[in-house]
Amino acid sequence: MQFDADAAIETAMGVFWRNGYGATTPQTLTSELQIGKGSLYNTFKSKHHLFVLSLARYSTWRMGFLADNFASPDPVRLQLREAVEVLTGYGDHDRGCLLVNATAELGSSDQSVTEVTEDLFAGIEDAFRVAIQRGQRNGELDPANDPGAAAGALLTTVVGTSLLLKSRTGQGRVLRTIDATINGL
Amino acid sequence: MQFDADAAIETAMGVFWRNGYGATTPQTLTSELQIGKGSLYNTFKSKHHLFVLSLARYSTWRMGFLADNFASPDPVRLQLREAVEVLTGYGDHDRGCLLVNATAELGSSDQSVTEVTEDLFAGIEDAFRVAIQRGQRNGELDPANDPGAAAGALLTTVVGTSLLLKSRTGQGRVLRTIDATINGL
DNA sequence: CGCGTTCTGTACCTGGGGGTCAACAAGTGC
DNA sequence: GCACTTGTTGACCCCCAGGTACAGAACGCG
Repeated sequence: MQFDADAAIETAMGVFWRNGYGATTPQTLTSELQIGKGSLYNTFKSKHHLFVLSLARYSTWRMGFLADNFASPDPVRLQLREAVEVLTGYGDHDRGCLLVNATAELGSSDQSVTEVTEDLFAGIEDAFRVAIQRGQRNGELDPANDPGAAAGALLTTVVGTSLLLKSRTGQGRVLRTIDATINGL
Repeated sequence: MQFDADAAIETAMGVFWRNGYGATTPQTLTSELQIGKGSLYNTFKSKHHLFVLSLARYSTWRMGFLADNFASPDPVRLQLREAVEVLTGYGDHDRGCLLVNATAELGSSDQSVTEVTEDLFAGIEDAFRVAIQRGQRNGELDPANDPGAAAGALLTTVVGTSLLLKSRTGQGRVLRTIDATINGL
């Protein structure tokens, strides 16, 4: 193996993220990954398989970010706020979240995709829940709220926001929704 | 014009809804719409144009539903609950919302699509806001909440839920999130 | 009923998607 | 340095997506 397969997956992730699955052609991939078609298919079996690998890579990447993020000494609300902003892809806002895009495009028809997405969604929700519980013990958050329900609501908000950012002008309004949700915790 | 173009658009809407844009081929369309390719392209110009027409049709259909729904004598929370359930596509849950799917697939790269989606999203939010305001005047809802912000949050929840339903097992948990959001109003 | 016009159906075309393969280059053991 | 094995490449292939064009059918009109 001469070229760096790991780096290639990472690049592929970016390509799929920008273009989506269907709109990404083998040609795009070979040109962006700087490898020949043969290597592509020898190493990654198929476009679809490379896509799944990219999703998995994205997923672990995001989970790593969450772990770091919630390990910071910041107040919980700030951590949550930061996490949500990053996850929604606020800023480079016409890419959204790769997993959200993948779900919308292939979600209900491709099991190998849903397996990855479900894991990530569950992982995010879990990280939220743990953080919220910690915040409640700290006295930073209102302990009257059910942490599981709150985490679910936050996940839903993240997903919804990530999508609305792709279509909506006036991102400020969308962000206000996030703030309101977090402040209500 | 021999065949019913309007009915054809409606059928096409269903096809795009199920399959997405990219995965819908001219062949699928001719076979489902029961018309020849010539009629297809003579009448609708292109697959893309037909898609936009389908989106528009979906949009007016949904807006019509909302108008009816909020005209009912039911309590506001019930109206909202019903609206959200329908909009998210709960039940036939692996289609989600056509507009959400379209946004995820083409959102940031196709202006004629974003024009339609932004309109619908704004329309939904508006309908929510009006209903919430009415509920507040009625005393059914807590007037301390900002109706605009609440409507935005509800829209975000709808979009997020519509997407999560495509990937997530255990739809019950997702629905709980909706209930919690509405009950908090 | 004949003629034109519109609508329809289908054969056809082009481009590119997704993938394979045989020749070639680049490392590896001796 | 030489055979051998593994990695890489780009030409090649098939098929189908997306669309066009033309021939024929259905309707309108005198």
